[in-house]
Formats: sequence, structure tokens, C-alpha cells
Amino acid sequence: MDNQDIRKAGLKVTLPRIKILELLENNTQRHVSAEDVYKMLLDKGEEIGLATIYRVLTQFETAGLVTRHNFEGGHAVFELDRGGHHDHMVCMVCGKVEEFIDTTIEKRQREIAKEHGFEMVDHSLIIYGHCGNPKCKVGY
Amino acid sequence: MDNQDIRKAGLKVTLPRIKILELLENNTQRHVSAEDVYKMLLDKGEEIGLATIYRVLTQFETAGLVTRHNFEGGHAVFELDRGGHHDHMVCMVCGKVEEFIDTTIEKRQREIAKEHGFEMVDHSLIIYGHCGNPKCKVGY
DNA sequence: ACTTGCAATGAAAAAGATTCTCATCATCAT
DNA sequence: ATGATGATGAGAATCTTTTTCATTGCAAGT
Repeated sequence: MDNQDIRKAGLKVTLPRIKILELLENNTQRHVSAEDVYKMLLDKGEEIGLATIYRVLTQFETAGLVTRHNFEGGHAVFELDRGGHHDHMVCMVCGKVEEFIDTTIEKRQREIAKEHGFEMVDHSLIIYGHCGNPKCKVGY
Repeated sequence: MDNQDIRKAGLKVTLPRIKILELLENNTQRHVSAEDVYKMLLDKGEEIGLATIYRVLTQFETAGLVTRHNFEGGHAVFELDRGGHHDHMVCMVCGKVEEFIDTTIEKRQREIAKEHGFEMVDHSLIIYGHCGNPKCKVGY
């Protein structure tokens, strides 16, 4: 039950929060900006303010329901936390995002942090490149 | 000669560009925002516009003289490209930035990209955590 | 079901970062 | 030296995100 997730986060179960969580769960593209969420909900006929989207997404992030990514482009994107951590691969042409996880890299990161006297809390690995689509290859 | 770097980038050698490059070379903190550069140059008595800072930093980035990072915090930071690529480790409390490079991770990244049909062009790896300073440990 | 406190909301304003416009000025090849 | 072209500064504009504040709605207790 999603509503329980909201309640567990110490937040009241309100319509905007339910709608935002539903959208994050059902939307085809997993990485969306606040603006994206706003427009999609408006398109669905919901009445909601952009400020609420930002507030709720930040609360969801604090609660660990959602992760915020600072990809290139001047705006943050949000993604529903489906249990497992993973890293990202972004196509610089079409913007396609692939997710991956690699134990070798994960392990090395912890080691490197320790070597530098750091205690790793989180990390962000983003590979930028050209995806398999021929239109995204160099030369076009 | 720095000015040659500017010229090689196809840019005219102007006072603002020289001053910005000098600052990036001599400043103690290697990661600075456009606003940082602006204030530092003003403090040094230089007359320069913020718009110019943004323009020049973007040009330097395009020319490969400078790298732009999208760390957390809503604004980009820039760093002089001193030849070698490297990744970052950021203290979530004091903001300290350490640099590192690890061949194991570098190699794996290329492999992973290929496995997903991507051709890697660039990447960004940022480890967030608590640095060695006792004040930055959990519990404070 | 009814009240009521406190959190949540929407709209608009504000703040912060970055880009754009445009008139003026400086660089550099000739 | 000089002229074409690119570069600059100031401010306006744009874009993203946060804040303010009056109003509304949830939820705990009756």
C-alpha cells in the first residue's frame, strides 16, 4: 500500500502526495523533473501547484522514497527508489537513460573512500556517451 | 604560456579571459562557481561582468581547458583541466573536495558502457560521505 | 459523525543561477 | 594604423527552485 509509505514517512496522506507517488510508480520514463511531474498531472486533469510538487518531491527524497539526480541540464530529476541502488548511463544525443549496477565498481568505491579517510555515505556515477541508436552515433 | 591556450582555443586573448584563467590557476580551492570567480575578481579590483564570467567559463569548457561539475547545490562548479582526468569525493558536512583516480573503475566503466551498447564519451563519479575531520563525523 | 489543531496546499512573489540583448569597445590580421 | 569581427558590461530576461501567506483538509479525540 503506497499510502502506508507516505504515512510511514511521517507525512499526512493527501491527494497531491498520492497522485505524485502514483505517477512515479506508473510512468514509463523513470527519471522525471518537477516540471515533468507538474505537466503530466495537469494533463491528467489534476489540480496541483508546482510548489507542491517541489515540496513533496523533497519530502519524498528525505524519506528515502525517491532519489534526486543532478544530471546535466540545469534541473534535477527524480526517480522512485525501488529498493536497489544503481548507477546511470545517459545518451548525450537522445537523453535515453539506462541503469546498471556493477559490484566491482561498488566495492572499489568503498575502498577508495576509506583510503582517503572518508566514510562513504552515497555516490553518483553517471556515464555519458552515445547509445546504440544509429541516429545517436557521431557523424549525424 | 597561458595566453597561447586561449589562442589555441580559437578565442581572442582579452583581459577578462586572462584574468579568469590566472585565477583558476592560482586559486587555492580548485572547484569554484561562476559567482565565486566573479567575487574574487571584484575583490582583486578587476572590473568584470558576471555575464562575461559565464560566457568565458563555458567557452573554456568547450575548448577543454575547464571542466564543469554538477555537484549538489543548484549551481555548477568549474575546475581547471590539468591534463589528467579524475573523480571526486565530497564531504557532505564541510564541503571538502578530494580528487582521485582509479584504473580498475575507469576500465570497468568502459566495459559496462559497451555491454549496454553505449560508446562512452565522458563520465562523472562523485562519492559523497564524511571526511576525516572529527567534526564531520556522524554524531555532531 | 463533529470539532479543532496543526500540517498541507495553491498562488504569487521572491530568490538564485544562468543566458540573452545590444550598444560600445578591444583585438588582430592586413 | 585601421577596419572587420569578435568580446565586453549592464541590465533585462529566462529558468529553476524556494518562500510567504491566507485558506483548506487531514486526523486525533470526543
